[in-house]
Amino acid sequence: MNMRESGEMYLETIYILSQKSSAVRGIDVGEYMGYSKPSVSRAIGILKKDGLVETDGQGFIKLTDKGEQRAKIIYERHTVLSRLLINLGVDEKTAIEDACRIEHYISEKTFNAIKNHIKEHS
Amino acid sequence: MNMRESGEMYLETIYILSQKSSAVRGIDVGEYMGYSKPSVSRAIGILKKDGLVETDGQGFIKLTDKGEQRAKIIYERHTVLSRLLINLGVDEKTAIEDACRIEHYISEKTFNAIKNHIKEHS
DNA sequence: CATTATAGTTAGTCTACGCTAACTTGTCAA
DNA sequence: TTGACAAGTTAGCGTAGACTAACTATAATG
Repeated sequence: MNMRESGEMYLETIYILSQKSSAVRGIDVGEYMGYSKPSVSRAIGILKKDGLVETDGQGFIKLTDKGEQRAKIIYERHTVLSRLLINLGVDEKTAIEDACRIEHYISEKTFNAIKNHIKEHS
Repeated sequence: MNMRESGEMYLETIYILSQKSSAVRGIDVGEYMGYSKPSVSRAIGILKKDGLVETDGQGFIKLTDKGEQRAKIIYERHTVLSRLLINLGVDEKTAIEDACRIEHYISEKTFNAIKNHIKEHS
């Protein structure tokens, strides 16, 4: 997939919304992210092309296995990073915001190091 | 300034090269960053317009006070983040690479929390 | 002195990713 | 059954930031 943070954010959002409501529509994604319908439409199209999501005829969006795998990885990064920052004394709101931006840019190695650190320190 | 990571990376590069050689040219910046001459030319133009760098008639690039201030902040983020990651057990090469990407996305609060952590743990 | 190499700039292209305006389509209520 | 709203799509725009090709200007060398 050639979309970077953008595509990952859409994927993560779909994953989060799927946890709550099983029937996720484009409009829900757009509302959650604060983006317009056409932006969502285009992004979903790309995710589809990349085999990360599927839509049934009724417009409901589902992650494929591949997409869910990807989304889980991103989401785990998000939670682990947030926890790291909170451990370091950052307030929760800021920690989550920063984690949201950083999560797309850390390597596997760094992620694992952080995960180990969290395990030892909480 | 409306350039984001991009502009910050150029600024940081100019700062780093200025430490070593006092006479920094566009071509040096391009080589260091792996970018083409026109990309550098354009970026320097924007930094100039924003009052962050100046060029003497001979094409040498100097940071203005404002630019140096900005560059120092970014560079400090870079070093502090690298050290954090190294403290967490990440190898140096990876730590530096990741720091380079993350440095543009952390908030003041997170940065300070990390700085405190470093102080206590090294 | 003419040639070549080096550095910078200009013009124009491409991709990612937002946006609005306007069209389509399906459902639901008067 | 028609009219309106809700959701999705299409067309087209704007900005950021990379690129190549080609020009200019200056310095170095045969």
